[in-house]
Amino acid sequence: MKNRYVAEVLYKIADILEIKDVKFKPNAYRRAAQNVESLPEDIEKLHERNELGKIPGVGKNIAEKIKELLETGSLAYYKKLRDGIPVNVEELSSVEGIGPKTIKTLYREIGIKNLEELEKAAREGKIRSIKGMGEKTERKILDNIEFAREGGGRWLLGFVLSEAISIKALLEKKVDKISVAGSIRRMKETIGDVDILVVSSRPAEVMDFFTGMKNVETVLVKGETKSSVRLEDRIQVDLRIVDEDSFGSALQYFTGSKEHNIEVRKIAVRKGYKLNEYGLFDGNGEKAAGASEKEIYGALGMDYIPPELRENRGEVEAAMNGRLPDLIDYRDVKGDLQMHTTWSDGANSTEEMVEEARGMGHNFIAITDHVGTLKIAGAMDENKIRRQMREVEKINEEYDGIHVFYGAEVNIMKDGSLDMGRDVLKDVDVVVAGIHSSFRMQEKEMTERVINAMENDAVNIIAHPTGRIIQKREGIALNFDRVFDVARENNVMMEINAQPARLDLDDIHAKMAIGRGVKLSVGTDAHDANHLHYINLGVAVARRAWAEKKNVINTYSIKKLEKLFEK
DNA sequence: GCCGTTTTCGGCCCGACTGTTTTCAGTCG
Repeated sequence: MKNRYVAEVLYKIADILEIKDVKFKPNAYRRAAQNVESLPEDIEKLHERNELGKIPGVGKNIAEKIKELLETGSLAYYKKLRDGIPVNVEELSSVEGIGPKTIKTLYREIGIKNLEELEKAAREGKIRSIKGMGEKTERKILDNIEFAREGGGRWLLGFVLSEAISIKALLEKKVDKISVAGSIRRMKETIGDVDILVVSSRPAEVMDFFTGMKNVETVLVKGETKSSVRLEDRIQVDLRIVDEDSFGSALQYFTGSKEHNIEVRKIAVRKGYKLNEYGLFDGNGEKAAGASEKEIYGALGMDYIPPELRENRGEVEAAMNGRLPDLIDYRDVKGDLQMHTTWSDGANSTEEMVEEARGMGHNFIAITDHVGTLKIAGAMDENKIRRQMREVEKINEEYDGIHVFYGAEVNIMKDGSLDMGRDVLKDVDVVVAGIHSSFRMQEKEMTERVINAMENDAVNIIAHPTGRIIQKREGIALNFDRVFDVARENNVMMEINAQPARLDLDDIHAKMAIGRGVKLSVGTDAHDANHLHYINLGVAVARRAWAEKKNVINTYSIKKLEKLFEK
């Protein structure tokens, strides 16, 4: 699948055009790139059907370019642009405060082409010699290069969420109203910074308190309505103060995404309004809405759009036509379908997992310890499996209010066979199969491998289907259309693994799976009782994939699941 | 380069903060 690759080339073209000061084209390329990136199917399929032009934002010219890119593997137009500006735009613009205009100036004035040269020039005091730049700019560049090197500035949602909640608790007493906004509210898999929105009658005091919190390392910006700080653990937190009657419009605005907001504002303009963070205003400058998000979407003729959908992936149009999905709710999930205990590589006993899950209100869980050959993960042999089965039977007799499915996580070998025999697996309630090695096979081979596993009638769920680790490991190469078709035909579920660094399937692939009639299974893959609380991260992915209750088997009754797992 | 409930040309989201400027350009979200 080349969606991601095509989108990247389009984004890079946009960057170079922007440096060349070309008007409007950069945005056209970005819009096209964004829509390619979030396409619910393989772009090569669209190309085969000659339907590239049907992608929003892709007209005749960009369609031609995508065609060339897919057919020849390169794009003459992009090559020519890149050769004209021999500058590593991506690298340079990763430094906060460096945008296209600055990159152009730096190149024109002192020939800077990459991060290394920028750092050298800043250290040697050459930046300040450029008109419009001074000592402060130079200092800031050096600081931000260091920051960019340290971690790229994006954090896993699973880790930032708790930080955001504790800051919110700290501020809560000082303000009249508060909400977390930004990508955290949209439950995006990685978070650039924490956005917090408050209403307060004493803004100056709140700003002083915020910038003076004891875990603040640096105050980046401090103003009357907006302040930004970097915490000791390097996470950036932005705080905005707004008026009560603008809280809804501000929340809408600061929740984003940027692309969603642009789309919504275009609708506003078309209907004769102006939308900004202070409210929705009509042609006479009269405020038409602002106190709540519902009010604003309503005034624009849209259904309320849940934050997780606000990515400009068709939600604005759907909201206009009353065709938004009836999203699965966090409370609809009644159980967790992947976890480990001390029987393999988990930290807690089966009882401890059951008790934690029951405390969370789960009706069922599946214990899915490793079995087979994966010795590094404590995989069990048949003998041990039989003993654990008896333990689970006993637990089911002892515990009320929760049912434990006896599961197993088997390994999918290079040829797609499983590392545990059918005579054992037939006695296991739910079999979760995953790839744990040989991640780098070619797409065709890899697709056959996964399909082989799914055609094994012991298999119920494919665990972490792409094997990606966010910011560390690319997912495996798969023909997703084929994989999802075979999954549906064989009644195999695709997992949304809720580990913070996995979230696999991701939102885009999960949406694709739903589109092809595949059911999803959320599993925390908990190796510790505390990990069971990651379940909401998985549900968030499902929501971002437009999933309804019926698409996610964790919402099913125990009876219905038993039947589903029997095949 | 794309697009259309001001359609085939003329538009293309909007405001705060910073650093460098004497009135604004650039960046960010």
